[in-house]
Amino acid sequence: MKNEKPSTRDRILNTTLDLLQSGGGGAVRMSDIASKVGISRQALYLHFPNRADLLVAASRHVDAENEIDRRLVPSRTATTGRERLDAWIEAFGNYIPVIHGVASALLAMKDTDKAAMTAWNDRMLAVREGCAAAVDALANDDELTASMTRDEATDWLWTLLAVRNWEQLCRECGWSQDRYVEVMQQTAARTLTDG
Amino acid sequence: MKNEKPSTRDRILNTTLDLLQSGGGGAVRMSDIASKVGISRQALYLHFPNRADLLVAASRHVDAENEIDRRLVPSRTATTGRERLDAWIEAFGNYIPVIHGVASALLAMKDTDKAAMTAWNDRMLAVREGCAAAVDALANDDELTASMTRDEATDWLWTLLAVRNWEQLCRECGWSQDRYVEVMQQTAARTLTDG
DNA sequence: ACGTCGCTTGACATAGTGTCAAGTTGACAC
DNA sequence: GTGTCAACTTGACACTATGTCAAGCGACGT
Repeated sequence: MKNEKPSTRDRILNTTLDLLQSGGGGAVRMSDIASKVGISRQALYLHFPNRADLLVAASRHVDAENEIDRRLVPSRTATTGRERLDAWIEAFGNYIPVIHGVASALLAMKDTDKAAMTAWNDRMLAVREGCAAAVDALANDDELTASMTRDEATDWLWTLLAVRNWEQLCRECGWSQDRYVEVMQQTAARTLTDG
Repeated sequence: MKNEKPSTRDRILNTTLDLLQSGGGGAVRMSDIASKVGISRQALYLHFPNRADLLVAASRHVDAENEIDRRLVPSRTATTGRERLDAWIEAFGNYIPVIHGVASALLAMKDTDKAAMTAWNDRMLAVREGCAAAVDALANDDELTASMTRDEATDWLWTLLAVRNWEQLCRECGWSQDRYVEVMQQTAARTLTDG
């Protein structure tokens, strides 16, 4: 157990995540964060050059605190393509609620802030690679549908698993997390395999 | 042919749509619109009380200019559930590129602007009804999958057809419009029906 | 000549981000 | 104790975008 006092930087990151998680996405201001941490607004700028960088740092902080690698073990050790697909959807699908707050804030800045946009794209490319790996595993088992190329299947799966889709189903429509994963697995299996 | 000089109001709406379509989403400012129309920024406020209302009016203007009703005829006159599902996906799928500019701008404001958010939700509820009608048609033909309720199927189809998904596939991944419609039809058929 | 409609001009309030300069405070070194 | 360094505070300011307010101007109908 690490029981040392957390550094100001860590307190900023954790508070940012808290606020993003509870309050709605883009509406979290620098002054909100500062006052909740208990420091001055300017102190934030001593740690992070601007809002976009703070959000990006916060999003990386989530990964660090949530053992992203451990979550991916079942996906990487799956033996069949179908198992790998299901494991990947389960792993990423269950990770979405954790990153949702930051993701949503970063997504909201995408249109106006160039830095935020490239940061978000970087992170999403990593997800795309996970999708590509799952599709490859299916293809190697000769289970990939004849109606799509590998690239198309990857694009499709990546889109299916978008944060906004999770948001719509689980937040707006009231689906449970388990049901979401279940239906996404089923959708992917039916669309990406024949028979 | 209507050859009368368009009113300032219409010129504002058309210019707004132009700018939203070309320049990326949220980055279109009131002053951009005003200067491209060739009027003062303040004149905009004589026609529309604020930016959100202007965007909403622009989004309704799209519907008016694009004969939304005509597009929906094939969907409404389909005889089987499956035909109706395909027709609906084709009609709405091909409408997305038309509304994409405004949709994207409205979507970007959703987090910060309450008026924009309710306006957007209203419009999306109309889409949801289209999805519900397609799902009902399937269910009435006893073709709806046993693995989902009608509500779930509606939620799912509505989410599948989200503007953001079209954006990702057709803009970021470079899919053609036709391929998009084709794959969405196939995905929907495979997930919403058994067999 | 008069009003009024559609628009212009320019000043101003407000909110949030980001910058700058000067000051405080506490810990640690010598 | 004195010096100094880092972390933080305070307060002022620039900038950008939205939205408001008041005064004025020109064309057009009556």
